[in-house]
This record gives sequence, structure tokens and C-alpha cells, in this order.
Amino acid sequence: MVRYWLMKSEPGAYSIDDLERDGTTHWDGVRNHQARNLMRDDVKVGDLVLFYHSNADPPGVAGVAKVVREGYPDFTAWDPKDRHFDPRSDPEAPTWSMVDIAFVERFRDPVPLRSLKDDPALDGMLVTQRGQRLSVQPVEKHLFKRVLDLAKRSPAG
DNA sequence: GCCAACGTTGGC
DNA sequence: GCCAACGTTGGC
Repeated sequence: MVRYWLMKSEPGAYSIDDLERDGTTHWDGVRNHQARNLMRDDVKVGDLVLFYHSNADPPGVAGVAKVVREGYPDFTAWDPKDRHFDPRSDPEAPTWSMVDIAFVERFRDPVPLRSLKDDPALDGMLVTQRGQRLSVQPVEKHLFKRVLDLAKRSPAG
């Protein structure tokens, strides 16, 4: 069964445009246990992903990706030159996991966080909740579809 | 740049 | 095990 997710990236680090250019990418560098658990255990090939730009102006959902490879060791944890190097991650028992995602679509009009918060149909969506920092979040199907609807709606209304 | 929210670390 | 200090996230 296809599941739905939201993944955050700072566009200065990696944006939906970068993914469109690259086609696929490793979702590396996640160093949070809860997000790691989701990628290791729950994110499956074929799942769909809302690609979210955090620390952007404005922050919001910029497009869609799909999962093309399931959880496997995040090898950047073993690279001393990598920003996310973790000397405690043992190659024999990897601490951190990642998945691969592929480009699906870049919204012509990204859906700002403000619009997500203002939409009563999206009540309860994790990303709209204050203090919610999880960088890989589950998204309920009806919420995922609603975000797509918002993205397709013309800016004029 | 500010700062609230949250996770992690480390002294005790 | 508690909790203060500290670092990071991420909206504004």
C-alpha cells in the first residue's frame, strides 16, 4: 500500500530544482532517531513524498517525489569530511539510514506553509503544528491529496 | 537576526 | 535519574 510522507530540505542545501536536475538523490544527513526509524522501517518503494522547503522564503511544499530505494545505511555518516559525519556510527552496525527518492513534479506555484495553516481541510497536518521539527513526517492520504489540490489551484483563486 | 521549541549531553 | 546547559531547527 502506498504511503505518503513529507520531507524537509533547506533549498540552499538541496532544493526541488536540484532534484529535477539530478533525477534521483540520496536522502542523506538525517541525524534524528525518529526520522531515521521511519526511513529504516516504514518508507517503501513507490511511496510518495511532499518535498518541503524549510528555512525558505516562504517556507512551503515545492513539489512531489517518489521513493525508489528503501532504507539502507547512510554512508555519509562515515565520511569525516561530510557535514553530517558521525564518528559513533559503526559500519558493522550502521546508526543512520536513508532512502533514495526520484523527481516527480515541481509545483509551478509552491504551496506556502501559510496556506497550509489557513486551510481548515488540513487541520492536524503535522507540518503546520508549532514546534514540529521532524524532517521526515508521515502524511495522511487525504491531506496529501489536498495539498496537491492546493498546488493545482490557480493563484487568482 | 531573534527566539521558541525541542533533542542531546554531561555533571551530579 | 534529574536537570541545566548547550546546540539545532526553522518560522518569523
